[in-house]
Amino acid sequence: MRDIAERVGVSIKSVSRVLNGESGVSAATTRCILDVADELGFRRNDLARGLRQRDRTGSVGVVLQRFSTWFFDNLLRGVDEVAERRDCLVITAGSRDADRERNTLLALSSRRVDGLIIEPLADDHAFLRPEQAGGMPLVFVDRPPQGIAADTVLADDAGGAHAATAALIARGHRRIAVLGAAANLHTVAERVRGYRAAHRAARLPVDNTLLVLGQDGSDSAGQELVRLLGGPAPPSAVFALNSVCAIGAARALRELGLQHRIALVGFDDFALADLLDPPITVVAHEVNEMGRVAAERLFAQIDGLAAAPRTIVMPTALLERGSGEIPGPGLR
Amino acid sequence: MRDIAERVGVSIKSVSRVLNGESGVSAATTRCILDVADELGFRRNDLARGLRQRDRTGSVGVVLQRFSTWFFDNLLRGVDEVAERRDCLVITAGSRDADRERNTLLALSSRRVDGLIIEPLADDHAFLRPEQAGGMPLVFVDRPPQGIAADTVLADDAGGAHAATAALIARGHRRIAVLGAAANLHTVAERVRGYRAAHRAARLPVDNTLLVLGQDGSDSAGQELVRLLGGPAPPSAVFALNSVCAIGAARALRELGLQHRIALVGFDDFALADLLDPPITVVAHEVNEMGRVAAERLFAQIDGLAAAPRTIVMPTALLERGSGEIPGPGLR
DNA sequence: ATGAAAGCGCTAACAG
DNA sequence: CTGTTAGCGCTTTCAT
Repeated sequence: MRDIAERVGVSIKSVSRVLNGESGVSAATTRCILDVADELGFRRNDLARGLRQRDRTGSVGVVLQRFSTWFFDNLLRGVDEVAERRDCLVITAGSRDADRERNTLLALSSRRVDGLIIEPLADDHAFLRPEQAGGMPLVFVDRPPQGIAADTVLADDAGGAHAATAALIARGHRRIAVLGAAANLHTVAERVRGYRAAHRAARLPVDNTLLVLGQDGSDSAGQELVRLLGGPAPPSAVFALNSVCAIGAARALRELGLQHRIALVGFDDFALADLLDPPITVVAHEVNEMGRVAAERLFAQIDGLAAAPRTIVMPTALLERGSGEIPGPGLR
Repeated sequence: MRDIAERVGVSIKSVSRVLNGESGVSAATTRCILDVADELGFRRNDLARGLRQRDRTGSVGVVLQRFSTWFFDNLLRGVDEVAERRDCLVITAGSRDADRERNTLLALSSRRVDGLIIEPLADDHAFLRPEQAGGMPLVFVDRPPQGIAADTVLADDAGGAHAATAALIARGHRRIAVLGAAANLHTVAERVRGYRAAHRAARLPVDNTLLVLGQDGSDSAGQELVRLLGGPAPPSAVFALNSVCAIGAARALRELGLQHRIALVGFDDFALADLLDPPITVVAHEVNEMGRVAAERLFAQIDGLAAAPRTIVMPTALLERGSGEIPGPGLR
């Protein structure tokens, strides 16, 4: 800016005014400044700007475990929609594991984004308390955080799992395998809870050997399913607690040629689920809407309008596509 | 930092030294400073730090048209791998259309990321010349930029398309439809070029009415295919120039019950392509590697080691999975 | 081993 | 309408 000011022969403040669209500069000067700025290829340094402006950077961070899933693309789209209206840049960063999650979160915070939307991965997010105390708006999605109180947007995990399980039971399934990620994850625990509740409601026992948790790849989930199906008392249906496991299960069933014999329901929709053979039945929710809600809560905090932290639960719906409607032994 | 300094009774500079791991502070003071910093929940303000340090922020930006595709997840993984070794934060942002691409790019640049990896979307990236002149390292991926010279990492579009088309021709196909995005995109033009070259090599004519470009959604691509198949001289095979079109084509063929009658080859692999019925044959390349190479060029520029801009072309391979090996009328 | 002063590029708060 | 002064939080430079 100084260069421009010198070149035009005005004060640096006038340049600042023009470049920020403030009023109070004559049309002629404005023109001239704009021209020189353009000629010089000037770009405002938002580091300095942010530093001066009480650390407002006009950007929010979204930290997700992995991109690329249908889930998070939709989530981001929802966030984007809201942010766009406020001319706010949405930057995202990956947090493949708990350690890197912490680094990423602290790095974005140091860089003074105006707020953070987080899919919590670590067991404990107490390390974010100083940020929160320092006024950093925080919204958690998909899973509630531990060690800190903040706005949280969740899906109805238990309810969705209950509905999925009940639908399988109603089709005559009595042995329903469960494939899922680590049991200590909130989503996993809740979905298992829904699964158990549905059994209880139908006065059916749960065989714990059918619960195979701790799977965090499609392949391992598929292998576990193969193992179960080869065992002495195989399941007639599978409930996959996330889309990664659902894909692993679909692939395994296909390889065994059992895709039309063993029922499969997944939690969370995924791309092409409807194009597989059979199309995969899933428990879905409006992920777009989830992103929108999360962003709205975040901006409410940014604007200082937020009351106490709230937890918002999004409803789920069972999308019956085919794989989940294969009848079990009770009805065959 | 001032708070800490006052609290401990040392100068602000000593605090800075400790917090940045510089030497020259006694162990006792160090300890004390660390304790107080922790107690206060201190986080360094990287805005101020970057401002002072010649605008080094320890972060690079990746700007992509959309996340969520298999393609970009893999690309990001490659970038991440390289960046992680340097403790560099990778932040990504979407650029859904040309306008927003420009905004996003300039915003990241203003925020002084140390470099930018860009999937160019606009027709002209001359607007980035001032950034480049100002020393902002730039690497383009997937498509070459117009209006600016910079490192670029591409797939072998023409070669891959040639191979795919030749394979279809070899299976007896004589009318091969093409479904793709806007013709002005470099990738599209190159892939069409490969398609034509393969026909020329086989001394076959190309029916231009079979080329349906400008499709940027699965659904519209699928509808166009339905239209072609219902026409007077339908194609016996489809070459989809990207995965979005391939998915649209697969869905359309499935709806028409023709998925085992009409051959389909896609450019770019996608998740679950191998699980569809039939599994989708694609022209693939090492996207991971592409990300790695792009990141390496970027860091070379950041380190000031880069020579003149280079264009690197990644080889492609035809992954024959089933859908592309359905024979045509010539061999039926 | 420690500190004082200057200043990165910008804007807030006041003058004129 | 325009300019001056101060200072955001940090690091650099130089002194002690």
